[in-house]
Amino acid sequence: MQVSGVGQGSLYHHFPAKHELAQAAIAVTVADALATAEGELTSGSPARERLIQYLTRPRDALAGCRVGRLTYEQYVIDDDALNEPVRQYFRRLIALVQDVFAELPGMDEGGSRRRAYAAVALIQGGYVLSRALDEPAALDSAVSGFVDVLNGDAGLP
Amino acid sequence: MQVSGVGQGSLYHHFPAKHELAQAAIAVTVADALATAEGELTSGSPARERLIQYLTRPRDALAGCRVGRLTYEQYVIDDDALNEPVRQYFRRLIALVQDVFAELPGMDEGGSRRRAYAAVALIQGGYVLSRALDEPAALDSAVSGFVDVLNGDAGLP
DNA sequence: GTCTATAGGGCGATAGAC
DNA sequence: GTCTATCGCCCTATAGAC
Repeated sequence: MQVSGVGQGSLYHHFPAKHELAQAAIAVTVADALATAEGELTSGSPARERLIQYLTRPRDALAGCRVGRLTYEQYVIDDDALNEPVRQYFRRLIALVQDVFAELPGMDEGGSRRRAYAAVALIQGGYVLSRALDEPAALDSAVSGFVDVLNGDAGLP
Repeated sequence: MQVSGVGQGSLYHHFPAKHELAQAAIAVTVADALATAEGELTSGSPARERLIQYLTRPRDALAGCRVGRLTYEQYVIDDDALNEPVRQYFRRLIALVQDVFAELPGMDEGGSRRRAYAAVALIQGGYVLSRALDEPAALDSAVSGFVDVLNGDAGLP
């Protein structure tokens, strides 16, 4: 409404109800986010660089993840039609990340799968930390810590 | 109201407004969560075991983190009195985790700090993934992936 | 396709009896 | 300290003019 400048009543000319508006908004958000991630994760660069690029991409940390935050929205949770695109987004994102990990030498399927879950969770949690601390750099610190251990830079002795 | 069996009107005898009820609820939740984490992270076990125990503690993943989810609640975000305990929770939790990482040999301050952010973010993101996928084991997979790389079990070549 | 006006329901809060 | 009743606001949705 703010961007288009139209009033609240006019919205109902384009969408029959809030539910359909939410569906459209989520579909656009998910498609956009997946396209961005796919671009980074399937570029021609070496697997290692693609992972780092995905993890360290600049993000508006204080805003939170536009998809991940939906998992804490009651309106979305209660509605399968809104829930499903969120599930698909994370399924596909994890699959994309797993495929990159799988390219690394000596990586079995379980290993790449678990690391993909960890990498995607790390980003989501980084958003949460940045918001909780009101500190955009929190996400960056979390990512740096993960990259440190990925680099084998002294994990546990 | 459900647990106590009292009606909505009676609530206002004990709390002047929704704000104070929220404050009390958040204070209890934060204190409880911090006490649990502190118990695990400052026990007598070796640092490595304390970290693993904190990370792998059984969690109700589908319910989400009772503190972390507040970062996506508009009512909390808009209110500094509600926001502050959430910030303190994560500040202290990260400090506790950092202290344990710092015990590991060859770990400088930046390294322990970044790993603490990563570990706490990983748990928060694991909750988000479990909720998004409606799959309690997603959090466990993320934790396992992180522990894999912490163990130096082949990060990046 | 846009607007204004308004209905209907839920929620936060208050009033006052017991 | 609990209850019922009710006010007032916001939000979703509808009606109908232009």
